[in-house]
Amino acid sequence: MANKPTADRAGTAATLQRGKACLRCRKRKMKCDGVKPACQQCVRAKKGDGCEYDDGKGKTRTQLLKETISKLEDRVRELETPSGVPASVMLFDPHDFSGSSPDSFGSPDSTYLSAFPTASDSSASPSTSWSQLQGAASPLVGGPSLNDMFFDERHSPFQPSNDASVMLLDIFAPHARQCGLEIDMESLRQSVALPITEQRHSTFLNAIYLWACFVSRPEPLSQNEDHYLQLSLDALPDALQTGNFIDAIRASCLLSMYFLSNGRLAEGAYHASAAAALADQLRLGRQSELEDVKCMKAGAYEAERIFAFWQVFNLDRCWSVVLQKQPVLTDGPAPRSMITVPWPQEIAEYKMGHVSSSQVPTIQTFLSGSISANGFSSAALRVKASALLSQAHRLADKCYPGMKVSAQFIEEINNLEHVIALFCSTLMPIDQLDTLLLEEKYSTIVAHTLAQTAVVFLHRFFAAENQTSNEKCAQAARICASMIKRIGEKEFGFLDPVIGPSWSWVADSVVSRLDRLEMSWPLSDTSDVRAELATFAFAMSTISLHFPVVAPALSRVQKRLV
Amino acid sequence: MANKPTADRAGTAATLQRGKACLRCRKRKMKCDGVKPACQQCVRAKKGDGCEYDDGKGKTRTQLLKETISKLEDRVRELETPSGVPASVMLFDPHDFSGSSPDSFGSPDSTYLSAFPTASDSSASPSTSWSQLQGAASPLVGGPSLNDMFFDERHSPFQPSNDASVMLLDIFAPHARQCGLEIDMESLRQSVALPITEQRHSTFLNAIYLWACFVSRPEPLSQNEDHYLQLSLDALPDALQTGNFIDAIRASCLLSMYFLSNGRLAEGAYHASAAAALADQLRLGRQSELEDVKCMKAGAYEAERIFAFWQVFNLDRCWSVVLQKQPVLTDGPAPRSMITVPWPQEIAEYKMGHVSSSQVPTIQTFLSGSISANGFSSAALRVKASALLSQAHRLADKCYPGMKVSAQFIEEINNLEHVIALFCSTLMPIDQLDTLLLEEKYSTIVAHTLAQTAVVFLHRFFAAENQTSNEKCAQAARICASMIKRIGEKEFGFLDPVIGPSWSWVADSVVSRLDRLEMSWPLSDTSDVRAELATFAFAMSTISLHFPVVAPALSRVQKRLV
DNA sequence: GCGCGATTATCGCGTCCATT
DNA sequence: AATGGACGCGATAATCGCGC
Ligand SMILES: [Zn+2]
Ligand SMILES: [Zn+2]
Ligand SMILES: [Zn+2]
Ligand SMILES: [Zn+2]
Repeated sequence: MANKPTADRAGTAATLQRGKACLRCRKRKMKCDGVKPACQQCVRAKKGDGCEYDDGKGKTRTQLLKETISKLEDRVRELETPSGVPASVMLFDPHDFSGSSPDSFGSPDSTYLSAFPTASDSSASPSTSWSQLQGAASPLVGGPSLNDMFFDERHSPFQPSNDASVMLLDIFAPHARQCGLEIDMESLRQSVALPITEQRHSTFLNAIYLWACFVSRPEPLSQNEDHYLQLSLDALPDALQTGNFIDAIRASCLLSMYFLSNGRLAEGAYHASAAAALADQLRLGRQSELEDVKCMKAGAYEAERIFAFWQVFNLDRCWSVVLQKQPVLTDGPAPRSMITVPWPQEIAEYKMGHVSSSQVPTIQTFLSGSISANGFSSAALRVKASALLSQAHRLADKCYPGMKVSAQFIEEINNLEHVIALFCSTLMPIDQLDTLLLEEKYSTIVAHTLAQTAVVFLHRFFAAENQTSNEKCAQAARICASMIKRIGEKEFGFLDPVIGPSWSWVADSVVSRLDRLEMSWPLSDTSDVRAELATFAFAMSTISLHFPVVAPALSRVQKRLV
Repeated sequence: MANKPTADRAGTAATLQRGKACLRCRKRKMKCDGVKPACQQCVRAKKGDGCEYDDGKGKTRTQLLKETISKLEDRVRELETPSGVPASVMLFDPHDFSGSSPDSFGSPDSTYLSAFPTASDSSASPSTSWSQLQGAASPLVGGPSLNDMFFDERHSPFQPSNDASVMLLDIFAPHARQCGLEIDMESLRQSVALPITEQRHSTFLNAIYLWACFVSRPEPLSQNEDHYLQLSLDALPDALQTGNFIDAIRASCLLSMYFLSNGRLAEGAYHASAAAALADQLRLGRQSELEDVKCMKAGAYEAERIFAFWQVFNLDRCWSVVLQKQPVLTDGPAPRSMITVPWPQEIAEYKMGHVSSSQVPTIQTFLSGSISANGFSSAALRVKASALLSQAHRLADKCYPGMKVSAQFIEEINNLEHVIALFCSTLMPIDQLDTLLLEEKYSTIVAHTLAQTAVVFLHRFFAAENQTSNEKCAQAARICASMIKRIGEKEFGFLDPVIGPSWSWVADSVVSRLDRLEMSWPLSDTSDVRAELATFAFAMSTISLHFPVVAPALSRVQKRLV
């Protein structure tokens, strides 16, 4: 114990730790006791108010140097910006609403920014204001001159400054989970202070900045979407070439989600499929070899791999349904090609070095109905919902008019339905949603909705003929509608975009039911069904303001409501 | 005493001083004795001439950082100076090995060019000489000096001039089919004279130029590979955004093939999967709605769609086997998601406005063994070979030690084998290959080889136990080997790159057979099997000069040959 | 051999005693 | 107060050792 270099029981401090002596004592080479705000030496010399310590808070020499480099790079970037349009665009003050969106999108309170709508002010969001940022001048230091060009190569033009980066990250943070990005935001936030070469690859960072702009719509900041989109896309080939595969995958996922959410399906499909192929190629779905994660660094990398894999998985499994194509990520049939990577855990667990592992096929075991001891983090639940949705769609896709329904097929459907029910029972019940943290609330809503959509997929083909199936669809729709009523208007923008298509499928089943009702009993009262449909129309229309991808489906539903 | 850092009396070096280990030892993290000019480790590894030490001048990490800082500060000061002396750029270049030209490659006989090796001079290939080409086609061709690298702004818009474009296209033309690009080269050639807006998208054109450079290895022109690669990749997002989907797909395919052929599997997988997803998204696999193709333009567009689809199909089905992943392109199971696009026809037929069509599932019908009246163009035969390979691999992938072999599974294998035999009977027999046009000869060789590889896939799992399977594998290998003997050395560079991996799989089965032979009858004469293996080794080694992707498999085979 | 996490040894540098 | 220089911390280079 007490490997304090010095402290000898009592107060006899022998030698102060490095970096802890005050500036004056350093200069004078005298013993400093390191007391703040003023050390004894300084007090004795009546220079108490001049006793300063350098801000070496936990930073090592090297780290300090690296930070200096980062700042300088920042400064250079700023200066290099050709009498800067693009860089200054992002310095729009979001509180300046003078000329913004004519179509009133709601009251211009700060909820458009990043904080959760009803979040208590405990948020980690920093108090930096835009004007502060604007004024923040880079501390410039003089120094000896060497004129040698730095052979750094690819410093993309118009990267945001460090401060701006942090701000964009802070805007993005509450939306990270929504777009499938499980990541340790805190360390990411700190990493922007590092020199460029030690940061994440720019394709990844710029994809995040893109999302930061995207979620800030219709604030002026969103004008930079195209800019960051361009930067991220441009840097993608470099990431691939230099072997930054994880960053390439995560960036591709973010880009894909962006395209898909905006209804740019071709581009979205393109990048989603590419990301999945890359994940397959890297065998991210297989449990990694290193059984016990010794050093911190390996642990962090392992967590990255796991998160990246499940990010791809969610994207692939959910959106392949939207795009009506087969999922790309391989999971069997050969044992060696099955997904065996462990369920995602909470970020905090990884930080503590806990990585669960087992060699069973993660997804297939879950889909077979086995109960497992792990896999109940919110990220894992989200993954399970994706798996259920995809599986249900796979079964539903086999149905076509005139098919012969085998007993085995019915069996498969029943099994899956059972797994869905089991899964739902592990989610926080809907009437207790508000006891959750907001972030958890949103992801739970998404998980519930996907699960109910899976039920609809399993039954909609039979609903016309089979009363039980019809009732199951109706029940699922009712559950979804009841959740919608629990979502505040400001909260829609925090949901995973895939919930939009999901609602539209459930709504389609409601439309079918309405059709059948009106066909069978033309005079019956359908107002409750119509009300339910209106609920979906409301949800879809609200979310389509954020994620235009649902717009076509929305107009279909609205048309049906006359 | 004697904590002397280094020499302990005699020559027993304990630990070398910092900064004194040679570069290779540092990278390898092994003991270095620091002897100059070459340390023992390097000498032992026969890398004696590569043993370098970093110049004594301090390179201790922190010093490097500080140096970077002062450079940056310098840069800042320079930028801040309003009037600014233009800051003498790079007074010296520490790496300036003036005049380091690439070692002159082998004899500059024009076979490296593109004309078919034994082509009669009737070929369409122009009589351009290399010197002409160098002057016109390649703005960058002279070995790029380091200064060029420094100044290279990511987008040096060095698009080739019209004449250069035509020449690149001419170089490429004889290789088009090899990389899966069925296209009307003639009209493409003429289109470069059109205004840019009416040309094909630059991502596509540059991908072709990339291949032109690639196939011209090791001529100096190939130094531009990176350049065109960059241009093509950079333009890809634009093609997607502006809706030039066909060009985006075809470019992605070419890029993917380029990466894959060069063993850059991750990048190759990325673009292949992306292309397939896009093709799925555009429903290229479905027969288009326009039943009768009225105007010429629509006809050309239809042909483009069809060719693009089959290009993706070949890429997806063949290389997913190489990459050991599931194919991406959807083909069923639901009837509406099956491939129904007609077989590719000869280009001339499309030009004459003949487009066959029918609504049957193209591939699935073929795989079921039905005989069709169309689908015998060389492009269609190539497609069929891909389908067979993929299907065989799908079945083979279900096999794993300890599996239970169902009768149904055997049935599937037998059926597919029957289809393969049927298919082979529609190909020009091997002993008549030389009666074909060279282009046809090459694609027929590829088709035969893929078909035989499919046979190997179907049987290799059972070959150890089952004499018939063993014999089938042997027979397939014999057929492939006999074809190899009919390929002139100069002709290897014109074969579809996938033939490399294909040979390696067949060779693997030969290795297995050899193992079994030597195991069972240690004294038997295996010289004929070894000779066959040597044939594959020769083929693989020859083609690996063009397509490095086979290199790892090659070294495996060579090792077995001792 | 190779790649690389873990371990060992070196040496740059901050602290502060002692002398001027 | 100024400062040479002993002292020793801890960042980092060298190297070990292990699994392929
Ligand atoms: Zn002090
Ligand atoms: Zn002080
Ligand atoms: Zn050495
Ligand atoms: Zn050496």
